[in-house]
Amino acid sequence: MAEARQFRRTSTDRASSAGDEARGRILAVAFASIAEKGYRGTSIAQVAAEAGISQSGLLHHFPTKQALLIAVLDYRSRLDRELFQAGGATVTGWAALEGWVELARINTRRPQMVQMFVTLSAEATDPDHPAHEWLRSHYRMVSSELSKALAAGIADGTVSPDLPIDTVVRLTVAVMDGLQLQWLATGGRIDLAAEFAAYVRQLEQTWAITPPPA
Amino acid sequence: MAEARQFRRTSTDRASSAGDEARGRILAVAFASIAEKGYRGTSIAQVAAEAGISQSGLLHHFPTKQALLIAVLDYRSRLDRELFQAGGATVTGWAALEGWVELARINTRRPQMVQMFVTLSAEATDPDHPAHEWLRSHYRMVSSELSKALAAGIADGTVSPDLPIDTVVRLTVAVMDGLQLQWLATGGRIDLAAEFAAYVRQLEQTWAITPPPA
DNA sequence: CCTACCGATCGGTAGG
DNA sequence: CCTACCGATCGGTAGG
Repeated sequence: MAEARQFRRTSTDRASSAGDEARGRILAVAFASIAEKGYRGTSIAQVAAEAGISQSGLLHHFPTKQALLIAVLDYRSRLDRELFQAGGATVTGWAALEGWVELARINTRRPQMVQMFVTLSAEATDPDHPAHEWLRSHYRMVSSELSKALAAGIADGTVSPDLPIDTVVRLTVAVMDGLQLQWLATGGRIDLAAEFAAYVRQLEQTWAITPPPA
Repeated sequence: MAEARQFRRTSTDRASSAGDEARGRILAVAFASIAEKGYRGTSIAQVAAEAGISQSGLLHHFPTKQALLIAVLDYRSRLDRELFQAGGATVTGWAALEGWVELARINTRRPQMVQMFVTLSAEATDPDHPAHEWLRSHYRMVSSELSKALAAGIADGTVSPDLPIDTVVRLTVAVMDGLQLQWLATGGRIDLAAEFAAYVRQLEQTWAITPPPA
């Protein structure tokens, strides 16, 4: 009896890490499916099959399809945070846009991440979409960060005070999203980072303040 | 027998115009559904129900779901052509971008058209999507038109010969697509036409050549 | 244009 | 009362 209990406990412990592994596999497959076919085009039955688990097994880890979506979005956010908190402190002015150029470069090496964002963004413009609020808060976060960086650039005298911050922020986000769409649609035949860098260069030509030579 | 045939023919003739009317209703409903839920999220059964026709009735007019999609895309192209061939001749230089600003203004009054384009664009980045080729050729058409207009502007001396045509074309398309996405995601809380006009103004500040005063 | 269907699949839940 | 699932099946809908 004691032995049986012990065995059971050991079995549970093993199953626990096996469960974590299964969760990871499910997340990876769901991520790929949402990237390719969107949330609406994703079926939990197919995700389960590809992850090598039964449908009921999947629903044990993620009780609803929507819970799976949210887990995928959290996973994406975690990856992005790991990528950017390496930089640490808040960047100011043009350094922020250089960071965006770097992001474009990184994204070139992870088309699935780009695909997932583009597909989900379009779907989630619908206010009834389960990721609608996520999309809006994502825009707000990204925008306010760039906003602050540009304002700091004006404060430290490297950015012209005439720069219309809100409009430039919206245009910059638009350029990034639009270029990603073209990059995907053309199967990578445009240079995402180079095109975005060209946009940034044009911004700098118009709004940068170069300190007078000493 | 002759009478039956005659009746049948008359009935067919009547059905023909009724059929055209049904086609129109189906197209309108399919357009709205694809705009809201994409092609993959659209069910022909639901389109049929909303159009007040049976599923088999719909499949009489459009034999496959894909045929319905193509009809909707053709319908969209027809609307756009009607809108722009009013202008007639090819526009040169900055006039082309003013045309794009006007298009943004028009699109503000037809959010469904914008929604349909954004949703379908994201879906159709997938090379296996039935609208993939349509999307690519749409980009090619729009790009080559703007390309030609900018080249003409350089030729007639109103646009700087240093303007990198290909990059500016890609950025301009990106700005329009990206702004449409934001416009939808925010439920119209940004001014699509004004933001795009701000982008065009910045382009002009950088690349316009003003003739010397006489 | 209709009724009457097809094989397959949807998201989700049952008991074990 | 827990975990990590299982095979089977619910009512309903998909495109054709």
